[in-house]
Amino acid sequence: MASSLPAPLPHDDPAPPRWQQRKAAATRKLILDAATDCLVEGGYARLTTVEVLKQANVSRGAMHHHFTSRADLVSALIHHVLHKRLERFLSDYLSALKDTDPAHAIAVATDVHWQSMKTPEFTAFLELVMAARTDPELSALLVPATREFERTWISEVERAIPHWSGASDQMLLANDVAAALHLGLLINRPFIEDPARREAVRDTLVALVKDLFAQSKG
Amino acid sequence: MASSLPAPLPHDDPAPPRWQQRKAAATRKLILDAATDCLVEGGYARLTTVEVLKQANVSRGAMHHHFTSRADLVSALIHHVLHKRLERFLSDYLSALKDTDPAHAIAVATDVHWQSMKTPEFTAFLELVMAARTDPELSALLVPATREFERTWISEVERAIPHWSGASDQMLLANDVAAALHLGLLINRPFIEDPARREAVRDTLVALVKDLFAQSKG
DNA sequence: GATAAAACAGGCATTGGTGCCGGTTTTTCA
DNA sequence: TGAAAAACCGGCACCAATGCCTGTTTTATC
Repeated sequence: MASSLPAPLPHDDPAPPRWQQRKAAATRKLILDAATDCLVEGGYARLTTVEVLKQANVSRGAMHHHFTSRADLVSALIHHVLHKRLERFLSDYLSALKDTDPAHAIAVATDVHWQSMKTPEFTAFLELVMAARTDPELSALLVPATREFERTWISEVERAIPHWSGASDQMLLANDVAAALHLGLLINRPFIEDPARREAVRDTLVALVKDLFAQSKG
Repeated sequence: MASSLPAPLPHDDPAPPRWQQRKAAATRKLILDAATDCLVEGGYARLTTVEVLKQANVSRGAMHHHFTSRADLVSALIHHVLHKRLERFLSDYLSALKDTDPAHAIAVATDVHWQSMKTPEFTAFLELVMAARTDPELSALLVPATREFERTWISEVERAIPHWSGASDQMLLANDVAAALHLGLLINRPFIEDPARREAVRDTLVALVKDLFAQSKG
């Protein structure tokens, strides 16, 4: 059967220097994306090696070749998920801010932040976070990686919104409040039947962040 | 070996009408408390029948007698955890409000709310909530039970703080915001190294709730 | 074109969780 | 007092997940 990925082409391609490495990287990414899907669909409990290799359509041997143990897979998955999360958020964030009236910038940015918590990456990340509470080894990997992610996050947001310059305390506070409130709202969602109640919470947050911004300028 | 719980005493106790029922209820509670501990210490993944019966020091047969299947145990555990959560919160809430200057009532109430999220009951509840996301059968039990819990919660808080009377929308919003923000803060805790940052978030919430309260009166 | 190494294929033993069963002790009630 | 029922005991069979292992194919290197 023909591989759907890079074809060998031994006679036509003059200089594909490292074909094995590219193939291996592709398989690796395939497995990690499949693992992310497993996390989203079945939670950390159903993140099993068998389930992942079924989802990725690879053999047991391929799995074992790239990730010797389950812990190995999870370790790589942490960085994979955080990388995708940062990449997608910054992309959405910057493109949303690009063509937006500065007067509505805060409302738009807050909404993008909320939307970013409904992505597969974040769902997978949250599963890892919850599992890490009772798994010291996972925690030892996840906590430093996430802190590094947060630092990059903050510095990128600072670059994106120069208006906050000189008031990084206020901006950090606004970020922390938004992150906590959105996360809690996401989890409590099934228990708040009325959508108006959820919107009221988000509106309150926008007003609060606007207030913090005004304080930082006055 | 002597039972550490209710002793038979066939000749001395004139009227213990249903001794079996009391014994059964005690064993049941013992198992459910042990299950709560398992959730706290090992998360939903390690909530296994074997682990629970070890923790409770009961036999396999006793376990099977009271809870035929694991699903049976989880179903009872939901109500057990919600009951304990409501009981403890109301107790702490009312006793804290009793001897408090009304001017600081909101700050105190908010703090009690935050403290209530660090209890074993809430930790266990959160594990159930996260597991329910990818477990439809668990979700079908947990969601209605939690909504009922929320209704009781709200009505009890309304009774406890008559000042909000006539502004139940504002009170509900304040409650929703506090619940979401505290929950998110609890989960994000390991990633916020500086305690001052966490306190700043909580101070912001207190100021916000005070503001909502002022709005409801002006 | 021969050799080494990377990438992959598939199976097997162990472990741990679940469900269920036949037997035993204790309590209740006629 | 004696029989029925409730409460409890401990083990076994099944299944799913993990880790490891021995082959096989494909690519790189000399």
